[in-house]
Amino acid sequence: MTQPVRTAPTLAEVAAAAGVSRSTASRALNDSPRISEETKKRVRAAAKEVNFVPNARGRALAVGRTEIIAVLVTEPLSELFSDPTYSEFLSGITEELSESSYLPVILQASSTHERNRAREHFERRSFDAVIDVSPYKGSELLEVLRELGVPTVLCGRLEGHPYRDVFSTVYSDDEEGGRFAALAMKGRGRKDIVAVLGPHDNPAVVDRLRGYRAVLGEDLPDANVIYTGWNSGDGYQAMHQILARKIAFDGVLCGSDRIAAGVITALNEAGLSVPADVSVVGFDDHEIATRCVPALTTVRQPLREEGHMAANIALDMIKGAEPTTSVMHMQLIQRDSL
Amino acid sequence: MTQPVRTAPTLAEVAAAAGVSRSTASRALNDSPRISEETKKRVRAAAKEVNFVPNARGRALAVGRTEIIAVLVTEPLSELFSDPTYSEFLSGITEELSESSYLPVILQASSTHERNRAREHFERRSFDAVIDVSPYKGSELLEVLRELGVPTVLCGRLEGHPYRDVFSTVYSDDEEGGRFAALAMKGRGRKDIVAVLGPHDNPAVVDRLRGYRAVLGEDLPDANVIYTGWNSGDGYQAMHQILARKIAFDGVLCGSDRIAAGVITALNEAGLSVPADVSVVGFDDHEIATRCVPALTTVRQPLREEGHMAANIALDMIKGAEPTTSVMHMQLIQRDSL
DNA sequence: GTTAACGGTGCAACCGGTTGTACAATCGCA
DNA sequence: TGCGATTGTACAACCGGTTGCACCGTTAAC
Repeated sequence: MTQPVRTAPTLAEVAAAAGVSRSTASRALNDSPRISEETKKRVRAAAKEVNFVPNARGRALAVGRTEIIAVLVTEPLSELFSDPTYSEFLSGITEELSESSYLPVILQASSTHERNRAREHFERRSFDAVIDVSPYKGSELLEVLRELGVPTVLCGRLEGHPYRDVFSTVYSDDEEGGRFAALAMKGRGRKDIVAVLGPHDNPAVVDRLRGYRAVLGEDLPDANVIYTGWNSGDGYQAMHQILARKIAFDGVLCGSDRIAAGVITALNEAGLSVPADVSVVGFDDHEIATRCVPALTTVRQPLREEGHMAANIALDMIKGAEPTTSVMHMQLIQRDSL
Repeated sequence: MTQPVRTAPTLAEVAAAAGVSRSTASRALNDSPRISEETKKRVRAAAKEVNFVPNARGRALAVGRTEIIAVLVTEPLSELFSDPTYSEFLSGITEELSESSYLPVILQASSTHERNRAREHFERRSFDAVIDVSPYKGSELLEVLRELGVPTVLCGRLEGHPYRDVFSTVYSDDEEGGRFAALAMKGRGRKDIVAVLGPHDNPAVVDRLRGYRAVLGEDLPDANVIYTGWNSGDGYQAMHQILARKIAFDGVLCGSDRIAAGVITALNEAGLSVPADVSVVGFDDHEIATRCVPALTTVRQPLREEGHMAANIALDMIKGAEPTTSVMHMQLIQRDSL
């Protein structure tokens, strides 16, 4: 066990150890072409010797960047992450940023208190950019970010939002995803469809349903749409309720793969075979989709790629790029449940 | 709509506008007793005029603090927040910090990539303190934090961990909570108990089970312990499985209130009355507990207070306080399901 | 042999705040 | 009137890095 080091080594110490000036030490560590190979080697050795890591505070002041990007969450975290696919989105962000020296941190701002603190730190320029995971039109924070000119990426479609010229936007086309799933059902000849969706106030759920409806029309009656949570238990429970109603149906569109997993369990317990009696289509292409029996036909939402995209746009905007909007496309993954 | 401001006003501008020096302006804004009331008024007016907010980078360098506290999450966020009570813990942290000027940010470090980035920013001293929400013994990050001497608070009991003298610890006594729930069952005369718990690898689950066992012994046989998720759907599904087994039982200990809600639904559907036929005890004192019919008897885990405590300890440690360990106590909330 | 070109290094300024200390102005009191 | 005490302000150094520019010593070219 080494002794705890309380005072971090400074650049001056490295420079002294290497017998050069601070500026030379700095340039050597930043691999400037103006420094000779030999000197660089000496400085690097000295830096390693004393375990030198450039202090974020000094560096931030000098270069005008903190190298921290805030991932802003304006709804309760538990709500956001009850849909486990979100962590894939986050992974996408992290993956992309890990190539750079930027660090993403999650900033929860669901209460007024939290929003005020967040606002304050935005004004202080504690973060180089903001990725808003759940933007909604009325957020005062967006207004603040706009005024401050902080590079901002919105993840999610904002109906005709007034920030198009200041903020970037990334979203995947949920309506298209809904159409894909519904078209698959239709192509299979299914006529009496049931939908087991996530929470009814979730924008993605609304858009997907619109997609279903655009294709299926009367084949998906209002009474057959059930809103629930995102988990397999929720799907299981919902399907039990549907079976209790004794209605005729030959296809189930699910709001998530986990819901679909629960649905399949319930169907099997009721003696119904998938896909012989009933077709099931999931959403997300979650890991669980391949483990279902039968393997789940599902719609892949490119969450990870969305994260990559959001991170890249943020980096570009930090470098001064103009705001952009990009739409990610859904993809039907054909497996055996249809 | 005001024009976006791209260049933040600096202290020098405020000073110029108020006709004083930078130092006087700084002291006036920080309410130093050495500045006259009249001057303070003038400087504050000037600051408001140009919309001045002290730049975090400059300030951090001068005062040696970033005023950002990292909430470190070393497991996937979705896993952590599938238990929605965790957001209450986070709220506790935020609430407490909102009195100060500190901002909590969540740092996900579940992948190696993420851990490396986190490590780097710890070394750079990007954060004044770290609150580790899910510490586990082997984490290299803890070792790094120890070496760096970064004030760190661990949330959760770490079996005989070697960091007692460097890190603070806050945890609530899950075993005690288990005993409380089990004692209530016993006091009601229940003899054949079933437990529907959260994931089997969750330390809290393990501790609670130990508490159950300490009180109930043979009244809670191994075969009657079911591990599942935290949600009502999970509880519902688990109870279905138990009912299918046709075993005799008169009490159900649940790992969360949401599980309990699902359990009660399933019991009712099976024609069993709560609490006449079966007693049910939850865990968490989640909002849902009061909405159950009958209202749920449960064990309250002081998560919000735990958050307060963790935040306070972090602030104290930043000021130089020694590490401490504090154990929060569970509380049985008597309602009607027992 | 003088000078231009050039590679390598250091000085000093700068980023935007905070803070120790010196100094000027005002006041009270002898 | 003269002195010290008190108050309010400004100068300058500092936090820990980065970077423009001047300077030095070589070497090559004339």
